[in-house]
Amino acid sequence: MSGEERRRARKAATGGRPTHGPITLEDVAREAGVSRTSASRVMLGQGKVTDETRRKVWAAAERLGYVTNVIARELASGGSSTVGLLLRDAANPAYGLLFTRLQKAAHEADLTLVTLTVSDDDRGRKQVSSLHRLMGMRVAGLVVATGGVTSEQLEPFRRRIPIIRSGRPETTAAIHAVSYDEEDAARRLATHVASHGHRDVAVLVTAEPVSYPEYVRGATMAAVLAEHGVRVRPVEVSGPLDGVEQVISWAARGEITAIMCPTDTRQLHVLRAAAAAGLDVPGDVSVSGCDGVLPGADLLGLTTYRIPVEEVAQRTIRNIIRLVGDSPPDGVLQERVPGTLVPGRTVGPPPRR
Amino acid sequence: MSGEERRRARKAATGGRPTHGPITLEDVAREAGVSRTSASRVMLGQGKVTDETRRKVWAAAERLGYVTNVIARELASGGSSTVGLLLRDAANPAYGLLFTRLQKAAHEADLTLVTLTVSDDDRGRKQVSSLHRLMGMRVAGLVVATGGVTSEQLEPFRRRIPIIRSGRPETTAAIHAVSYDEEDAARRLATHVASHGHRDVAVLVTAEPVSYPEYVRGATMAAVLAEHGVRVRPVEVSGPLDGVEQVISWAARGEITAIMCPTDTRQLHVLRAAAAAGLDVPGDVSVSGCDGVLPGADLLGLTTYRIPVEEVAQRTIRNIIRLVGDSPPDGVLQERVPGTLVPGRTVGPPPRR
DNA sequence: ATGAAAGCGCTAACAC
DNA sequence: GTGTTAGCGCTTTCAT
Repeated sequence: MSGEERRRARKAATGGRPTHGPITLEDVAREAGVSRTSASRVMLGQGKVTDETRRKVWAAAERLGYVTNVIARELASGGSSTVGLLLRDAANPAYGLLFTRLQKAAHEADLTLVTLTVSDDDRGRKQVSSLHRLMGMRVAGLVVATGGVTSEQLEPFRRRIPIIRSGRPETTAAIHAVSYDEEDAARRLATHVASHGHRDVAVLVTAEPVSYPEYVRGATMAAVLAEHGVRVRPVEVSGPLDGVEQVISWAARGEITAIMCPTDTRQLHVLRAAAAAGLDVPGDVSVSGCDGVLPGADLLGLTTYRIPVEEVAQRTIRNIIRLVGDSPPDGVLQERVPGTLVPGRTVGPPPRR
Repeated sequence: MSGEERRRARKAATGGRPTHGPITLEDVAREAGVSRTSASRVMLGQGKVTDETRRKVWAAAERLGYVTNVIARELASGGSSTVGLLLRDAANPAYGLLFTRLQKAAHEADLTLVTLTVSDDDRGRKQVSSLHRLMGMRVAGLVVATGGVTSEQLEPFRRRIPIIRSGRPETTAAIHAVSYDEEDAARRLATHVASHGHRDVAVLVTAEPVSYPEYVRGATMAAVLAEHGVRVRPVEVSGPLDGVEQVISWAARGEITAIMCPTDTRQLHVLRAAAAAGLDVPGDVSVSGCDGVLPGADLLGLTTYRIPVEEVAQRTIRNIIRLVGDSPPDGVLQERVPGTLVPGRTVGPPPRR
């Protein structure tokens, strides 16, 4: 049975109008008494059409509740205008905010973002399957906001469509990236703590494979502290509560006077543990974090560094638009945006002995 | 020029292998020395194929870096297996968390969620365009987690695909919904405040069109307080800072002894203003909020109500899967999940005069 | 087990 | 301006 025959059958079976199955452009065209092409032109809003035709088609579409089949449209026209967004688990407030801002920026630029998320639990397989799915959707470009996808995994697609990494530095120099200036963050925070006179500081350093940005923060903090002549006690951590007990016990014994965390979330854990141990902050021990996106951070008096989420989001969108556009830039874009130090009540001078 | 001819031309021009344009199944089939059909069967992992054929096809696909064109696949097979998610601006921590949990639950159920977000700024038009886009993608089902799309706008699609609203109550009884039990939240919080002996309480009530759930919370709080014989001062608010100044000045003059907010975000604003006005919480005035999803809420001692985000997310996914499945439930699912009261340090007895 | 042929719903040249 | 025709890349009967 040919398509035409089937359509006729459907029509016949329901007394003059197809009911089941989605309404197609063909249905609209017939209802309006014009050809598919004309109907298509009207829906596309391009090409030459009489006002009369336009009106009839719109009316028919409205009457039938027609919705353009994006799938077919994109297949026929060869390629979508939407950009894919590969996102990390948005439970992390920093990623959640980045997600929001990316959407906002895209929206303002009249760009549609299709988001696929990948959980952390399956590093590798699933992440790649999401990547493949997005590629299979033939998106015009790709924004990658997760560390779960490595540069190598992106490599095969790099020359098919523009890819830009957002919110975290790219380790290879071949892929476009807009990221936070983690080193500036670490440097400013470390200098801030050192300038209060602390000489013995514990630093939570996230294991590199767990989170590269966090690793950079921790490692840089330790290095900068050392530059300032501070004795550093690094603690490698993976899980969210790792190392907390350790640094608190050091603080309780007076072996350190400050604790630096790579994220505010970890800072919160440390503050909780400090309170539980009867330690006053910053009377007995100073604490710092990083990210600065938590609502209420000011009320808690958190000492942190506000990452420039909005700026990174805007630049990401601006760049991906240029990249998918007709006059893409030459080299590889590697932008690094600094944020601002947020001094809080959690850092003070070390206790006198 | 026919498709075959074009392909040949492309091939010829590059010395035996097409370079530009995505690799198609046809390319893989040719490389493997089998028919498109066989290659398709292998990629689909269904139907009868020799191990030998399977091996050859996989090898060819790998070699060429083939990625299935989801667009074409879905067009040909008529329908995707993915579910669309229409999301509200995730800047709101409660929505951000819901988003995460929905993704997590979907992921665990091996369901792919395609997310489109809509900003608040354009109520109506854009929201609907996102809805249409998702419908145009011919998703198998739809999860709506934004109030920006009304029931009327969903109506035309209701019988085309299963639609379920998540995280907020549905106003009409025709659409499936899984939501927080806002009334339970308001009732428990109001009772909690009243039980501390407050007799004059200000309640921030969000305007209904701004946020229906917030409106229900506020209105119910006021009603329950009144049941307890409390004198209520309702303040209608829209923007995030609305009413804050007002209630603080009442508190400063001792006209009220407690302030109830419909969200924790508003609670934070009130706490800030109280601090700025030199008011002690809860010494001079008690404050409560709602949502309980803020990291660090415990450290701030926020009095709030934890909405059951995880539970709602899981139920949403479970239900949408049943609905798109072959044995969908009969009636309209309307589930309402209660959370838990979180007593904090921000609510105490009223000051003595 | 494998292949040939007929579309899925739409767009895009190319006539009329 | 409008219609006709030929596909987009894939799945899917239906033969073989």
